[in-house]
Amino acid sequence: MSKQKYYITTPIYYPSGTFHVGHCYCTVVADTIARYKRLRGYDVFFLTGTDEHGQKIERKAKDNNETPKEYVDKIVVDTKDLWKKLGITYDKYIRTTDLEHEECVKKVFQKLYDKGDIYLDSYEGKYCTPCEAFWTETQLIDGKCPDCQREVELLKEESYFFKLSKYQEKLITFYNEHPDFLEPESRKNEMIKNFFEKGLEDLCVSRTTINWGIKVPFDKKHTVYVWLDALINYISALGYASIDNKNMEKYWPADLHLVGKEIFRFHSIVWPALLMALDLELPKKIYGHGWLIVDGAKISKSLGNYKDPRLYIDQTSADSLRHFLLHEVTFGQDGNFSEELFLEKSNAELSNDLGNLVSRVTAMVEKYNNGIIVKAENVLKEDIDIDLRDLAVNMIVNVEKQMDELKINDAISTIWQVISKANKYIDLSTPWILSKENKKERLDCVLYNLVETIRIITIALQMYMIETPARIFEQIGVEKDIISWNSAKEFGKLKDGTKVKKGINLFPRIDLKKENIEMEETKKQGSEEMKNIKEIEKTEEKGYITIDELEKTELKVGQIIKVERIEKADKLYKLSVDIGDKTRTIVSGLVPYYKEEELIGKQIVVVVNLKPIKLRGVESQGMLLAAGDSDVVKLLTLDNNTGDLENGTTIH
RNA sequence: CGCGGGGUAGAGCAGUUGGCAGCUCGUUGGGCUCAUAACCCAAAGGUCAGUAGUUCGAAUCUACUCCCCGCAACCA
Repeated sequence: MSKQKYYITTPIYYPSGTFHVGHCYCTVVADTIARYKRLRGYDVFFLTGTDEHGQKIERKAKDNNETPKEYVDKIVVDTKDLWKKLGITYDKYIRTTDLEHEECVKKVFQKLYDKGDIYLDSYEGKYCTPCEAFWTETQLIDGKCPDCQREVELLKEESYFFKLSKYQEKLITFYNEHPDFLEPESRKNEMIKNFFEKGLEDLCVSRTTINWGIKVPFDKKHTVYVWLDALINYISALGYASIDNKNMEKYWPADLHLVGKEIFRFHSIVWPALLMALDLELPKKIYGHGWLIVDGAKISKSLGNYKDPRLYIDQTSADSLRHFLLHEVTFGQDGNFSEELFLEKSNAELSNDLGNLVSRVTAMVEKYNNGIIVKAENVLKEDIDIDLRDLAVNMIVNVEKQMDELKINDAISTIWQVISKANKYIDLSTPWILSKENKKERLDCVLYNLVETIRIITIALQMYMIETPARIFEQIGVEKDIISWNSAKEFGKLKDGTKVKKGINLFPRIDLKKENIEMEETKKQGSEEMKNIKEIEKTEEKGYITIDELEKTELKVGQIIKVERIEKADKLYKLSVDIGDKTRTIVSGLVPYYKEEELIGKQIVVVVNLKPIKLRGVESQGMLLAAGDSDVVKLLTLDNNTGDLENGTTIH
């Protein structure tokens, strides 16, 4: 009898910087599903990796005076270390720079070209030469490059295209026939509304402007578009189109592609279409999970609102972090993450509920019975015994059901119900009184039921915890023969005479007050560092200008005397600014960052000789100087607005 | 009217097919002493954003309105 197979993947992550808890989240979820399936007896293949080509990497490497390969090699080593610390049990780590992968991509490209699904055409768009990037009309800001604010030019580029449009009808049919293919439902709706109602356009799958990537086999001046390159990893990892393709035969189609919501689109449209073009079976399910939100904002480098996840692990344990990510975040939706929340939850659920349960039970067995479990003929004498048994035995069945529906947080809640019940059972059965009154038979029975319940709980914990289960098994002295998944479906397997030995605390409590102070400090330091780094990056990127060029800009002190909102514009204010001799109207996108009353009266820096431009029908005669990016924007103001300088004073 | 998600107790959230509004933390009071100042019990706290409608019955279905957050082809 061969085992049933299960093939699960994470996205291959883009190594343009260090990884954060968001990456951990996705990977931990995948690892948990993989562990769970293995416990259920599946032959699991779990794939993760890194997507190492593309312009951004090329540029980053250049900044570091490295070749792209050197640059990504270092990050890969670091990533593997992180996954090791988190206990990620991947079966293969794929890199898009692997030779086998590159060969596979070339073969796929060739195959699709031969078939006529890839064709040569030209791509026309607005191109920013310094940034080497094409932008769509909607991305441009005031008709200029959103990255560097420079002029863009209309450019025609020769490109290969994939006939995505050809598969539109087939895809719709497939979605309809396989309602479980895309999950959660909400994202599926978003996708279909956004794309299919407009109609699919063919996808540009090569670039001549990018070097760091896989070359088109029959046209070397073209580089394969990174998305096509990346998606193929799911089959190249199994040896598709290579001599050794036994894994492909064994594991394909994938049972679950786990992806973030931001790349759901590529996985739900382009990937299935590619597979159709290759005459391959489609995956069973693609799941778009949510994001972790920190203090109401998404995790971003410019905000500096994240730390190396290893710091959290060092502070507590890998199991603590895994527990938080899996239990606290509703799978599929966005979830909150903060250090405070994390430590609070760890204390409440791991230290107080689980750790303390094991601690008090093992302590009692040692204290009242010299560490020996005595199993009576019938251990279920009272209603509370039966209640406990029922809950424990049903737990594993419910966990199975919830895990199969990918309701991981529900499954963990189910386990916690039993932990709570066991804590309550102690209070109801009062072993300390039984001991005092010498009711040995009843005491043996109670202790047996408790340790047996812990055994069952611990078996369930194995699906997502990496170190704790073994530590508990050791303390309660159970042998290997009664820790299998199925053995948790039966109550009473714990043997008479089992030796229990209280160990050190499983999850020591964290002193939140103390941690809070340190947290504030590291937060401050973190944002300071981020600021400095950002400053340095900015000056480096833009290079030097001469004094003459600087003099071209005429700067003056101005004071905001009137603020109005502009109709139908989300971000724009119409400002009246006093620049001494006259008042200028300036339109500025400050709505997300400043309230109207905060702006009134401020003395600010104005570029007075900027060519006027119409924004939403209002002419803007100048520009305010402000610092920041899309996340934070601060106006440059004069010290405390003391009014020492008159409006209209020249700045130099 | 670009698309999508959300608005439920002080905070963070859950509420498949419409049937007395729940969970965790926090707060207040009590119990216990086996345990990691942990555990157990109880109480307070909500016009389920708003308005109108369908229904015997709506947090749940329909329509409209208000507010928040993402996305718009690089981001876990």
